[in-house]
Amino acid sequence: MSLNNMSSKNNLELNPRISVDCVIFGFDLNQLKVLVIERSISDSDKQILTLPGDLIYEAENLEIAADRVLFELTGLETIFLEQVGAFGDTDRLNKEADKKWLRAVREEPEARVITIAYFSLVNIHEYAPQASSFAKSAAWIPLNEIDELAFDHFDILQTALKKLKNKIRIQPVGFNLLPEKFTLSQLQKLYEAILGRELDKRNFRRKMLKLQLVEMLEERQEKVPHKPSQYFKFNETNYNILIENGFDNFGF
Amino acid sequence: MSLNNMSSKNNLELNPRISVDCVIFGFDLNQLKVLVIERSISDSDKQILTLPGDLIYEAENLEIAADRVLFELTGLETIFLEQVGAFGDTDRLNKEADKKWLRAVREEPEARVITIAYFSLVNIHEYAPQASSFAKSAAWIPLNEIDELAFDHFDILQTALKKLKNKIRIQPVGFNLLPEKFTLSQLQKLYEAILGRELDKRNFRRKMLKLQLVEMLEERQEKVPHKPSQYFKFNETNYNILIENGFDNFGF
DNA sequence: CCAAAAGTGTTGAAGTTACACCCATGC
DNA sequence: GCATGGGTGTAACTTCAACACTTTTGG
Repeated sequence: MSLNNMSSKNNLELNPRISVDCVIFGFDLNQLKVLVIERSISDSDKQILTLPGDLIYEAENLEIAADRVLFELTGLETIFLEQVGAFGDTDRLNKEADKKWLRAVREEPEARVITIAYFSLVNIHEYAPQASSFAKSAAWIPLNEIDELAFDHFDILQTALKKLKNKIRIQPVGFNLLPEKFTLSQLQKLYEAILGRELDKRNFRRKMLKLQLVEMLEERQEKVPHKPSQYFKFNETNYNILIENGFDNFGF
Repeated sequence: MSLNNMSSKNNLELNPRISVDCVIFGFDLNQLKVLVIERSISDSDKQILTLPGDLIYEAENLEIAADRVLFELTGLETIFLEQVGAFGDTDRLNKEADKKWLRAVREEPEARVITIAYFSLVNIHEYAPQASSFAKSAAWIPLNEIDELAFDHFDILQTALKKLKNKIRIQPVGFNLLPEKFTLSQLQKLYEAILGRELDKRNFRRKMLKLQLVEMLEERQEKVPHKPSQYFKFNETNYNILIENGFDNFGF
């Protein structure tokens, strides 16, 4: 492919004004985590975490770009992504440490860049992120341990989290976050982690079973030092129906 | 101001890759309408409608740009805008009629442009849109009469409408759409227009009154050929509380 | 036998749906 | 007096929140 070929030029040329950033939530059956990467520049700098993200290519759709960037930076693949929104304040790249980093890696470090953020939910055990490209390392960090990120990424993370909280109220989102078989307690912990508050065990189980979102398996936990829990799996048919229609529990 | 002055240069220079588009919903006490403009080029072309929108300036925040563009194209001012999202498919400007128009008005007509859409709700009687700039005319068109728009604007409209439907379930949005005093039947019609289905009169009134979102005024309708209706106004205090917290009527 | 989490029902309160008739006014 | 939309109550049903004890297993 030649750089002078028009179409491949477009495919190979970065758009210096538009980036994508990904907020990837994972759940380790205990707490919510977020996939972040460490910027790799000189070791002397304080390492600051960022969301996986980068400039898009000229001829690349946004969702495709988000998929690609996520893969390049972390090795994660084929993940459902939902748009969080566009972040375009003129001062979003103005922190001194961020500018320094941009000068080191970008061809147009002073350019105004608008970023489109996406979020996704993944089963933390099926996806082992690994460092690549200019990411020094990619890692799952517990959500509540993050209090600072580069650029406006902390803001993006908060917005994505708000979207997730709203979404869980009306759609069965959480299922992408869990392994194929899981216990109802694990499912409950997930909901509690997302909503940020405790739920009543009996009420939660009743509701989940009534929605027919889960099906009991034959299998039970083994070698646990307490009464072993039933495993469940998702009922895909009902899951898809509910994804489509939402829980629709509103008062009109 | 000189074009060679760096900061004013940035303020005067268009960003050829980013635009904003506005979905402005209005309500005439009967049906939902959308503010659209007619593209003004040669009269021989079939007139196709677009959402108010244009390129942003380099040093302009997105929300500010949306405010500005809306004002320039329609004369509407100081409107609350909420982001719908970014629309960036590479083929979004590829329709032949759209390309022709872009060649006529844009400095870089072939550029790939990503647009950030915003939506708002306005009181149709307080805002009289007027043509200006390169908008031949601005007009309120009933939502259900729109089946085609330029670019990907129809898609943007549908997405904005979906957001509005979701929002009305958990927040008292509709109030921006109504005049200061209104009857409960008018409020109900508004909800029906947004939700796209009929609601029970008694249940609706009960619910609204219980939420304490509205307050009865002394005034009643006059000169109507039926029992005159009470006027109500919004209770701003409770309105703001509900905007903040949402109705929170979900089952967990 | 002890620690740990699993699992299970009921009750009272609140909210939701469905439904039909009289009222006040203009013409 | 008639056409029009305004305004009102109740009963059956569903959903929700709160709450405590027994079971099964590993060690």
